[in-house]
Parts: sequence; C-alpha cells; structure tokens
Amino acid sequence: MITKPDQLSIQDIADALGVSKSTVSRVISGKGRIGSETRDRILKFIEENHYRPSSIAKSFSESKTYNIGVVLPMDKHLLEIPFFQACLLGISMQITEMDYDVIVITVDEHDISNLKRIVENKKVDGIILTRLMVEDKQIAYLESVGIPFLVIGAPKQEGLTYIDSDNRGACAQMTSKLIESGYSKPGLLLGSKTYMVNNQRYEGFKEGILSMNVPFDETSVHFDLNEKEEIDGAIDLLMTGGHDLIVCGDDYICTRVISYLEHKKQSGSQTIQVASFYNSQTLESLHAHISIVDFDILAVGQVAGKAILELISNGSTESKLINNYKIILEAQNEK
Amino acid sequence: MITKPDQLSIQDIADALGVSKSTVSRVISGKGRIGSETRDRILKFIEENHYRPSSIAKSFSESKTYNIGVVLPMDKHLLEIPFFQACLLGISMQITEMDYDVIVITVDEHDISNLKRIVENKKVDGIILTRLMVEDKQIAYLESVGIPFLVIGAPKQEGLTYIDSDNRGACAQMTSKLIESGYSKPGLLLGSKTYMVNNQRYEGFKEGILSMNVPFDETSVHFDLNEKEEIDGAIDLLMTGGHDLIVCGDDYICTRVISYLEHKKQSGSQTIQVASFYNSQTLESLHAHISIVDFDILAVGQVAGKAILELISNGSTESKLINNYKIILEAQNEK
DNA sequence: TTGAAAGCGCTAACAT
DNA sequence: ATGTTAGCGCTTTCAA
Repeated sequence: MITKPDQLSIQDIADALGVSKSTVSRVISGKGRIGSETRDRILKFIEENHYRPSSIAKSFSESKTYNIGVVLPMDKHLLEIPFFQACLLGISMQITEMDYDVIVITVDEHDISNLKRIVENKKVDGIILTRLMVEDKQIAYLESVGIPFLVIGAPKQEGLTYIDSDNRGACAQMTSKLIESGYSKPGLLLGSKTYMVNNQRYEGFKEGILSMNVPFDETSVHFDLNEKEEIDGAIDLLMTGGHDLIVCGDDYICTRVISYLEHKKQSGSQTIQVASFYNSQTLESLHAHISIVDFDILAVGQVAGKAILELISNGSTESKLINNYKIILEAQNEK
Repeated sequence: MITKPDQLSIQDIADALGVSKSTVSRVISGKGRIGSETRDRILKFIEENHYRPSSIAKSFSESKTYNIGVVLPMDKHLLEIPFFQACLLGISMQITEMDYDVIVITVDEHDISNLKRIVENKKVDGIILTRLMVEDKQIAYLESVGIPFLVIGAPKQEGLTYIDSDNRGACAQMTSKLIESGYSKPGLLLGSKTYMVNNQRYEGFKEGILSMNVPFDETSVHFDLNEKEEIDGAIDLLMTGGHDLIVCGDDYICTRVISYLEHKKQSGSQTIQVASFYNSQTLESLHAHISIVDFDILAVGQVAGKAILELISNGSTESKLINNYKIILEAQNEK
C-alpha cells in the first residue's frame, strides 16, 4: 500500500487520471491545445486535491526565478524616509500581479556585496535601484554582468532606463500657480548640484516663472546649500532682495526656512510664502502654512515594477516620468 | 568544436578536470572528505573561470528556498512609520549572513492573499509577521499549513514564538528615573487595551512607580484613548489632579498632549513633564522638552532573523524580549 | 489532442 | 577519497 505523505506532483495527477505528465503540465500552464473534457477532469482533480505547482521546480526548469531584486540603502538616517518603503510596496503590488516577488537587497555606499551575491547566485531576474550614488558602483557592476535593471530617480549617466517623478513639471506648475495667486518675486533654495533632482527642480522653477511672463533673475537661485549657515545666509539674501516666495528644494531646507521665518516673525517682519516638496511627515508636523508638491511614490514604484518586467520579457522598455502629484497651495494644517 | 556559451555547471568542471560531479559538489559544499590536492585543483579552476553555483538548482534539489517571507502591512498611513522598514533591514542584514534572503509580502487587514500565494507556491522557508492584527487571519492560516513562522511584537495568543522590544522594562525604567529626578505624581495615557503593547507599558509604569516606593494610583491611568476629545479629557483630569508628569503610550497621544500643553502654557499654567516612546520622526520635529524611550528596532529585526533561521533548522526557538533601548530624560531638541 | 523522453544543475545515498 | 546513479518537479521538443 502506497501512501503519498508529502506534496503531490504533476506525475501523481497524471497517474491518478491515466494521462501523461505533459498533458497535466499543459493545462496548468495554459499552453498548447487540450481537449476540453481532459482539461476539465484535470482541473477538477487539482481543485479537489488542492494541488499547487512547485514554483521552485518551475523556476529551475525555466531558468527563471520570478524574483525582482529591489536595492535599498541601509544608512541609518534613511530609515526615517518613507520614500523607499513606498517604492518597495509599489513595486511589490505591481509585480505580484504577474506572479513575481520582491527580494530585498541592502547596500551602503561602500559595500555592494549583497547586490553582487544576489546577482551571482542568480536569485533574481532583474534589479531595481532605488537610490543612485554619486560615483555609482552599482550601475557599473550591473552593466558589466548584463542583468536587466532600471533606476528610480534621474541618473546623470545617459543610456539608462529610469522611472522618476516629474520634478521639473511639478516645480514649474507649483511656481506658476503661486505667481498666479499673487506672489511676484520668487526665490529658490537648493541642495547639491550633483543631484539631478535639484537641477530638474531648478529647470521647473525657471520654466514656471517664464511661463507667467515674469522676468527670471538668476540671482534668486541658490545652489549647494548644505549647512545651516549656508541656508540662513541664502534666506537673508532673498529677504533683503525683497522676495515674497521661497521655493525649497527639499524638506531639510524647508524645515530650516520655516524655523528661520518663525524667529523673524516674532521680531515682526513681512510674511513670506514658503513652498516645498513633500516627502516626509516632518514638514506636516511643523504646522506651517506652506505650499507643497505631494508626489505619489507608490505610483512610481508601480510603474517601475511594470517596467522591469517589460525589460525582462521584451529586452527593452522606455524611461518614464510620472506626473502623479498633487499641488497644494498654502496648505493649512490643523493646529 | 564545442563551445560553452552560457554558464558552467559542476559537470563542466568535472569534465574539464577529469573528476566526477560529486567530487566537485563536495568541495563546493565543504561536506565529505576530499584530497587536498584535488580540492585545490577544483578551487583554482572555479576561481579562474568564475564559476558560481546555481542557487535555483540547489534550492530545487534540497527543497529549500533559502528565502524568508517578511509580511508588511500596506496601509497607506503605515507607510510613514519607519518601524517596518527598520524591521525589514534588520532581518535582511541578519539572514544574509546565512545566505538567506528576504521576500516581501504585502497584506492588508482584509486581504492576506499575497501571504497565501507565497506560502502555497513554496517561495519561502519561513515567515516573519511584523504586525499583528486583532483577529489575526494570518496566524490562523500559518498554523493551519504548518510553516515555520514567528511574530514581531507581543501576541495575545499563547504558544507563539515572538520577538519584541521590552516595553514593560523600558517603561518601568523611564518612569522610575523620572520619579528619581523629581517628579512625584505621574499619569499614564494609553490607547486601546486590545493591543498588548499598551498593557505592557501599563505594567511597566506601575512597576516603575512601586519600585520608587511611590503609591500607585489606578485613577492616574487612562486606557482606550483614541479620539482627540478623549485624550484632551484625560489630560484635563490629570492636570486637575495635580499630576506633574504625563507618560504617553504612543506618539499620537504624545503629539496631542504637547499640542494641548502649548495652548495651556500661553494661558499660563504649571509646566508638566511629558514622556513617550519614540518611534517616529514626528515627535522629534515638535521640538518639545520630552523624555523618550528610543527602541532599537533594527536590533529587533536582527534577532527575529536569527530566530526564524533557528526555528527552521531546529524546529524550535525561544521567544525573546529585546532590551536595546535608550532612555533620554527631558530631551532637549535643537530649536 | 496527447504521450514519451530529455534535460535543467545540484545533492545525497550507495558503491568502489 | 572518489565515482556512479537516482532523483527533485517541471517545461519542452519531438513523435504519434
């Protein structure tokens, strides 16, 4: 007497039904023509016996893992940023539809050994990079081994497939809307020029101003602001220049600006409109009246997920700018 | 003339060196005795030809995936909480050491189909749950299929393996330290009683008070605070009761308390010390003088990673409370 | 429409 | 210490 203690295989089904393995395989995969009566019998058996194909065996036989590696930075200060988590979930939601799964790869700026290990072990069919580094070892490596990969964010390097929020468009739109609503002398504070995102927001800022037929003044833009003192200095310049609107390139700068203005307010000066890009909860809890662009990062992740699968199956896919964002003018947070 | 266009296998190595597959397999896995000369020859060949074993084939043959599924909630409001990201990275860092990888599983309260799909497809060897739900369908399901799993956080249900921060101990320690530093009438504000964490913090609070030989007053504790009005009401009660210290059960409550006290301060009342548990950046940006417990979630993830591997290989492991936390009294944030 | 059979790359039990 | 062999469960030609 033979018992089937473990999991049943297509062979078991074939035996039980007096058909061949390949027939069972065909009805499961849906490939090839099958007599409808045979199919129904097999389907019924599968249903009744809760058969589930082994994904490992499938992977093995097809030489496909059905996994996508998502590279996450593991720097401590990046833990607080919901950006990566949103990317991750967006990607996961999307590729799950096609029976793919996400494998997490952690790297830091000096150590991409985890990435190498996963690629060398062939545990994934493709890779999504969620953060670009300045001299990117990841990209050089991935190109050298020839695995399909794409990048979230805007790469400096040309020829890469990337998915990014439309920073230029969003900044242009917010700037022009603010001008339309009455502000006439906008200034822009940005971080390092080496990050593409800052250049894009700069372009958008300029475009927004020009689209409203307001003259664009290059001196109203301050790049490479990193230290508190640099930011404060730049704000000083904007204020003495009579600006009535400060667009901040990132949340860190914005936090400094708000803090700066709060002090000034107590010493009674003019009120200035502040605008920024909403990536973190930090800004929200400041309860300030600021205008923000709220990017839908989940959507970015979803598009990236769709794109990597396309890249894997077609060998190519297009870079995309995502314009899922909301512009909220002078957001009034609850006090 | 024969070309080897693709990837080489142990068979190729065996052929090239005139040994058998199993010999090659043995030197790679390190199992079994090998002549040192043979080993060196094979190692050299592997090195020179950049051979890497196929992890899919290994998985298939061993019926092990070398993957751990980490279940993440995909509720929008939980995206902002760094807790899950920290767990994820901690787990990933840890299991990577043992050549395991993390597969992301997203669920929401009403839909655990992703969890089921991954388990049924046998894409993981074990599961870590990072969030417990009130009526937990996940746990019921996982128990029914018998896959190794453990839980991060404190389950209501008995008999489960769990890894958790030592909420009771941390709360006791913070409370007693604050009493030691001069506060004499502490109150406690908590969320729903159905969450174990609130009960644990309650126990700790009580323990901390009693350990300082201060009489414990049950009326200084308020449970099940969810709405703004309920919290405000509870604060009122504590203040009229002459309390000089409010311990908050979570960041949400703490934010309300700080906001409430800021208003009172302007109408000139006594200052009250506030304490809470630091899980989010929100509290930090409030720039208030509060005392906090800063849990090391990364460490929790690491221990969970180690534990799930133990559970898989040994069939059992112990639940653990992690006491990696820092207590910061009257933290003075930069303004 | 269906069956037979080879093969994916590795492990492990058994034999030498 | 090393070789031989039988799978693991599926996909995929090739035949019938």
